[in-house]
Amino acid sequence: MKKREYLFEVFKYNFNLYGFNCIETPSMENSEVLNGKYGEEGDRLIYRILNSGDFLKNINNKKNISSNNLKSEISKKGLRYDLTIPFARYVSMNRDKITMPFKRYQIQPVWRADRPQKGRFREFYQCDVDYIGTKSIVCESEIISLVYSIFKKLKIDDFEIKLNNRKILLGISEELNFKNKFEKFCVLIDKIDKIGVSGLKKEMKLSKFPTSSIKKLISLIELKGNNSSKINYVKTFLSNSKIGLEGINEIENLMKIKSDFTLDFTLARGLSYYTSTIFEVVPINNNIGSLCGGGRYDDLTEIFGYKNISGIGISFGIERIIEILNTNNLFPEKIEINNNVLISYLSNDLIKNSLELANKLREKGIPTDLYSEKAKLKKQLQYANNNNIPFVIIIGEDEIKNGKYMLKNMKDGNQNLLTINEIINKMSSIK
RNA sequence: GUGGUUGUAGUUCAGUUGGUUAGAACGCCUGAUUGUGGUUCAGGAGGUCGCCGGUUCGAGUCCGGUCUUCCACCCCA
Repeated sequence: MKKREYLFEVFKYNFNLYGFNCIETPSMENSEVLNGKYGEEGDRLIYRILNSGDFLKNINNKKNISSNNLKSEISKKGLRYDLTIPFARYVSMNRDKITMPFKRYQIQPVWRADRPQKGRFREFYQCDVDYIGTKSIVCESEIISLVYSIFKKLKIDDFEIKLNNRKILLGISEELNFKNKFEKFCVLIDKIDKIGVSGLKKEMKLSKFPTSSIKKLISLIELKGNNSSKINYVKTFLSNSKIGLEGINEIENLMKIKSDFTLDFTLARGLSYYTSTIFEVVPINNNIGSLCGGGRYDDLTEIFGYKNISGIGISFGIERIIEILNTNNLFPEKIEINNNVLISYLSNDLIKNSLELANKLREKGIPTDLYSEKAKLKKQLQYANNNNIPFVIIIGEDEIKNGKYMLKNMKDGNQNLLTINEIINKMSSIK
């Protein structure tokens, strides 16, 4: 929890730096909003919410209803699957209130009815940043900068930003005569890291791609070299494809202002709504999948009746980033400390005094905890120890009488009698 | 959705071919130390062996069902 909050702080700070504002949308969406947006597999993974009330009342009359129809009959709502579609809905519904181009970030949990496994959860936080209402490649550039800025702050440095353009993929499928298998092609080429070239060959044969095209595709996949040499290669490769050249042109324009990314023509991304630039951030020495990913989508709002609105967004996978930070020991120690000082009192008569003292310290901005029941000093000190509280103030009869309190440093064990003001000064100087 | 895996103390796990009273480590509690923690030492509490049923003189152990955990695939952050 502490760790997640630390991440949120880093994210929010950087989002604000780049001029994004926060919005939130409800956990639940109507089924029509969710269904059909994430591909066939995606539909299966949407959590459905049963209608409230006696939702089976009218079902009895429909004896021949198919299980599929029954499903949509008794469940009209679902839990959100990602943050982008609800955002598109939000933009369409509030188009009178927002000014284009519109920028926002959103940090909320999403749910997927998947079998959990390593790095995959049924509920996880997504952290999305989107631009909407502009086709400018400034967005692409800004988002890449934002990623660097966040990962630098988190001290993660072994990662790579992979970038591609869906139009190039579309051009390839056009050129190699399997445009009708485009979706399948995206899925297959995207997992080439996992299955390798031979696996890809096998799967493509299995899915009946034209044999001649497989060979040509391999040459493209095994392409090495820097970004501009890669660009030159595909430029000739796709010289007959209008859409392909368009994609290349977009990347070239981007490279004029931003170049710290790796072109990777095997990057495809699963979600079907992307139409142009796509990118993913992958850790170099860890195989838990991508840490964040996103891309440009034209007309995502069209399904909600708002046309010709292009948007681009990126989504950070919080849980996976936590894993990376954990395995590399990159969380700062400071986040483990809850309170700077614990007030420990020795008899119930001293509760009132202790509470007063606690509030005085809190007024000065010093995080203060108070042991919530009378207990032996030993126990209270142990509590401070286990909770990483660096200072303890001990209050007994003598202290109250003299107006001086025992301040104990838990690290070196030193302690001395100080007045309230002296304690405040000391604590403030440490912070 | 497909294939596998797991379940025993608060936690992580042992538990032999079915056999008397189910163990360890850590954590927790008490004391050594009436108002001084981390270390040490002595003692103590904690379990319907996931749940239901079956085989057996006898089941944590074998069988069936069910739920759960984790992993891989599909897919994805």
